Amino acid sequence: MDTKHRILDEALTLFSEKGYANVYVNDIAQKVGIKAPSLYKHYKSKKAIFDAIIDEMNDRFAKQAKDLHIVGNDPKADAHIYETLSEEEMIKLGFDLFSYYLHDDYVKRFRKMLTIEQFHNKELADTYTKLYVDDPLSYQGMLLGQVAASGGLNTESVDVMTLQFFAPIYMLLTMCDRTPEREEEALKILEGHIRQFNRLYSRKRG
Amino acid sequence: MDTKHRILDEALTLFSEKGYANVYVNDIAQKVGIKAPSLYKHYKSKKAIFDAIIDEMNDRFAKQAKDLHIVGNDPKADAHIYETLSEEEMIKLGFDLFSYYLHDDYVKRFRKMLTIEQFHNKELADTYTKLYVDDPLSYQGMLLGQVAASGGLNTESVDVMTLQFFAPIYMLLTMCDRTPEREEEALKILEGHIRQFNRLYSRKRG
DNA sequence: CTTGACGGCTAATTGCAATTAGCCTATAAT
DNA sequence: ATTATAGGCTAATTGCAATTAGCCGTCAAG
Repeated sequence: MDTKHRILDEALTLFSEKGYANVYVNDIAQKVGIKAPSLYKHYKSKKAIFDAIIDEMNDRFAKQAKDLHIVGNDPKADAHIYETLSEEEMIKLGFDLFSYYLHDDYVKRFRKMLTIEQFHNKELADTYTKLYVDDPLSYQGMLLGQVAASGGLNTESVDVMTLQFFAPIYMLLTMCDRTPEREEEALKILEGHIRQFNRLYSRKRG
Repeated sequence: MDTKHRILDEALTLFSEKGYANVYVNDIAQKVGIKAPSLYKHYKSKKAIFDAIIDEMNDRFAKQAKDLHIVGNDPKADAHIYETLSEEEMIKLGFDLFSYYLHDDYVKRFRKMLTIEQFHNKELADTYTKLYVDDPLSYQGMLLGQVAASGGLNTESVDVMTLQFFAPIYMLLTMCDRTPEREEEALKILEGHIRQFNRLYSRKRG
């Protein structure tokens, strides 16, 4: 990785731990292994580093929207998978999704940074909501919608059903971000949630 | 309100909007209508102002744990209310709870501040999790547990049920914090969620 | 009535953090 | 071979933000 990119990487780590304002260009330089003024050979300012991180993230997610939902990127195929899934397989899927969001180094640091900076300006707020609310709901909704259409699910309530599936995952995830020692507990709860969800919305109903 | 308290109040507002590090003692002083050095007649340092806000919050919530769950503070009585509630009444209750969290000036500002500062140190992280995860789940769980015991609810799964009730509310709430213009939409979704929850866990089951 | 503490002000002071200036080396293209 | 550029360094510079010093008026208690 070249210096220019290593700066972004170390800056993202620091921003995600302490927030933009509490990180000094000196800290970033030190992590990269250069002196602070050398940073300016690569970026015009501290702000420019932050902006570059945001831009890079936009690129990543634009290129492979796949990263947003893990399972795949063909909702029809995914829905088919879902439909024929056993409860145990569904739990594994949920765990994988959860683990990806929670442990993927880039995804995690970026989310934490955005959590800290979300009120700084409207653009960041909207980015947060898009990435961690609208996009997941939209994708999962498509998935469940397919299942509803082909299986016997209550078609009228897909949006709500999706929210009820995803919101607990979201809540546990943000909890683990700040209280990582409770991850094991979170996984147990997650398992209970998926089993229960499965039962509640089982194809036998409605 | 005396100056000492007005400082806390204005500081909380600013901290919740821009985060501790981006607020200058000068900003606080200006809002209060005094000069920055005068702040030091009341608080030893900027950090002391922050700490005083946290302390004050602890006092408030210690005094009236009631503020945490709105409905009341006698879970037995509350459970009874819940049990005999019509769906419409239940929606009103959910809306009230949501509105309280979302609009109560103190509650809202404090939550936003904590959101921004949650990764600053472990104590703040734990405070956040306690206030917005554990306490609500614990209270609502007690409530639903009562309902389960007296009504025909699936007793074994109260924790998961509680999570499934509260997580969507939590998620919509944090969304409205950063994207207030979507409040109306959030309320519609909330209504759908409660109706659906009511149906899924209706006393006819289990 | 006078005094001390409370709370405000102006004018430093201090310290740090971002950035700029200007120099140096290596290396890749001409 | 030469040279321009990329990228590193040290040593300022700049500016701002927190805090301190020290002064002053008010007003309640003795």
